[in-house]
Amino acid sequence: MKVDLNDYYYFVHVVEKKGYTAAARSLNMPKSRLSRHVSQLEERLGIRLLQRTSRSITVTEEGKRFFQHARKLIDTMELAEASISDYATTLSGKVTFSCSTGMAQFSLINIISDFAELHPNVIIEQRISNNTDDLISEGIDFALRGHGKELPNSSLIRRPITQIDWPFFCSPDYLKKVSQIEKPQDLAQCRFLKLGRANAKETVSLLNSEGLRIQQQTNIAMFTEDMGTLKQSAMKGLGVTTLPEYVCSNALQTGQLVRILPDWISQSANLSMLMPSRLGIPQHTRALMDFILDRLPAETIIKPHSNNSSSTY
Amino acid sequence: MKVDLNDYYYFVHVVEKKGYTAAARSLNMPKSRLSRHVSQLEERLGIRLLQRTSRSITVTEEGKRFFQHARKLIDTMELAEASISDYATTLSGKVTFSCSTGMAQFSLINIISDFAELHPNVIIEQRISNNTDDLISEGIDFALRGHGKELPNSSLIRRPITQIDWPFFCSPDYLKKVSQIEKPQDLAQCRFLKLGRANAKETVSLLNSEGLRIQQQTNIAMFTEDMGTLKQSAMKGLGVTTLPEYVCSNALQTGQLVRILPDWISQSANLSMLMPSRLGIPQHTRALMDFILDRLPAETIIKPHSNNSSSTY
DNA sequence: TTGCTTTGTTCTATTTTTGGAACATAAGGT
DNA sequence: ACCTTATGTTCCAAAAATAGAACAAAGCAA
Repeated sequence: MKVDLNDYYYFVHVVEKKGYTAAARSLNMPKSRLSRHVSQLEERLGIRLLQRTSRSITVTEEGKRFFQHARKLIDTMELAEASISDYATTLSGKVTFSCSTGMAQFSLINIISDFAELHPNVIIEQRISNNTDDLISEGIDFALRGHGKELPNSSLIRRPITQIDWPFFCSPDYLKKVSQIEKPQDLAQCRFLKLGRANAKETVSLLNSEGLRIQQQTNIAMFTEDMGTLKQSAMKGLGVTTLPEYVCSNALQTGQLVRILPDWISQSANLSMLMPSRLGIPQHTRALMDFILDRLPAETIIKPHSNNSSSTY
Repeated sequence: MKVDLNDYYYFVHVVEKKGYTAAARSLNMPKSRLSRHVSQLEERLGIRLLQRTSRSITVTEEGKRFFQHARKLIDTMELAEASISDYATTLSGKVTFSCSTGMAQFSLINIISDFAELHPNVIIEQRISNNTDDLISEGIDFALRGHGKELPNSSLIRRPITQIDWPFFCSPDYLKKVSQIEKPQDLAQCRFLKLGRANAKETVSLLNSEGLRIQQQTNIAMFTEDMGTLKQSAMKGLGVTTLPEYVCSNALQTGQLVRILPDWISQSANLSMLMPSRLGIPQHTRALMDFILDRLPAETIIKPHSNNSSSTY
């Protein structure tokens, strides 16, 4: 059968909008076309990308793998189109933003470098910080922050981006060593690798799909503020950890990490863009903000743990 | 107008095959379709991608810029398709190859990392060397080499990949400083930055589109075996240099370097893949070789100096 | 359970795209 | 200068894709 590159476009939109109807609306086209194209793509590849009920869709494992490539393809297209329009070269100025080390390492790399390629006259200053209070000082134009429920500092405008689950991971070797981890109680016999600074209580928090939250006793073997170190340590079989899914997705695929306790996550964080004001933002700053808002959901959309219900947005 | 991603596919093929007829043959489709799709793409983007005579095509400057993105898009597609077929995960083993520092830095990076992503069980050993005689020793499976006319060591099988021109470059600042560089004789008053080791004669070789070769006296200010250093030095305005076009294409776009003496190049090198034998090559080694052969021409195809006529292949 | 709403799929008249041949133009050989 | 050959473009009957409505299935509320 013949390859049709437009199928990639349709598939990406259906996944990102989480359904044919929503995708059709946003693309301004009949959903029958989307349906036919995705079916055709599946038939050509010989695999199922979406699992359909007559009421909703879920992305299969193969579908998630394919989506990551397909989204990259769409990114490339958008870069190509933008590089043609003179819009690209006209923007100039300096923009400063702040994000966590984890975001910088695992989800912003390609986004920022693509933007820099597209707008060679815009100078980007990226500050790495986990503090939530230094935003407006220091001349930061906007910040990206993950946070549990609500942010304390409400003088800032908050624009929600996406929700990110933190599943539990360990290496296949470690899983073999501790025989089995099936219930939260099994964590008691594990070494736990925890993000953040050392604190008194040696417990880990768990949340299941019904919204039930429990605390489980464990032995914390390591504290670090760097997600990369945590991931690396888990891959070496030093113990169990919990991290944003997008940080570990590549290690999951290569089999260096496995997800344990699939019904549980440690938290579901909200990722937001914070800014001092919605008004008076220079064009080049807004361009970077829009670029990030457009791209970031795709980098974090791979969420095997479908979370409980509707947040406010 | 509506975006059609297949237009990218068609455009890339027309550029790479250097014509509608050849592209149509290789894609097994009527050339009328290619013609119509490329026209449609141009109309939608509002720019001319190809300059046509009724006998041949040349890629415009905008076309070259667009091509680089478009080719990346096709690469992504091929990765996506390959990641689905189980072919990807079945290959395993170790493959060792050799290339120059310049190739590694400027044209192989993405190709090798893409291959590694696609075949996680294949271990790649990349040796950096500019010597041409250490190939079969040391357990090297194949090598990539640029060379002037013919290679001396004929015990190796040679597979030509592409031809690479070496234009002359300097920074805009430096060009302003030395007033004007219009004829080869103007190089006499320039500082020249030369690749390779120091040798006695301070001359530079030039070749024009009619095949005329001349030697020009100059002042050599620097010798280095590293292309990156040479490029960096030229960008800082230390003088004039000559390098493969693909090494400098990004600096040309950002305006950090400009091409001088547009009718002249210093040489036109042949890039070849060398191997001890064509038989008995393991599957995973052949896979990497094919992958490189498929991708490399696109990385080096951007040749503003259209060279004289037909080589043997 | 029943009725209502929302979702994905299927159907078909209409619109769009396509293939293959005819065409126009320019390079290369004699 | 002439003829041959090869290239990109245009034309139109035939094939394919599409829009919009009808359809079937499943969640939701009473």
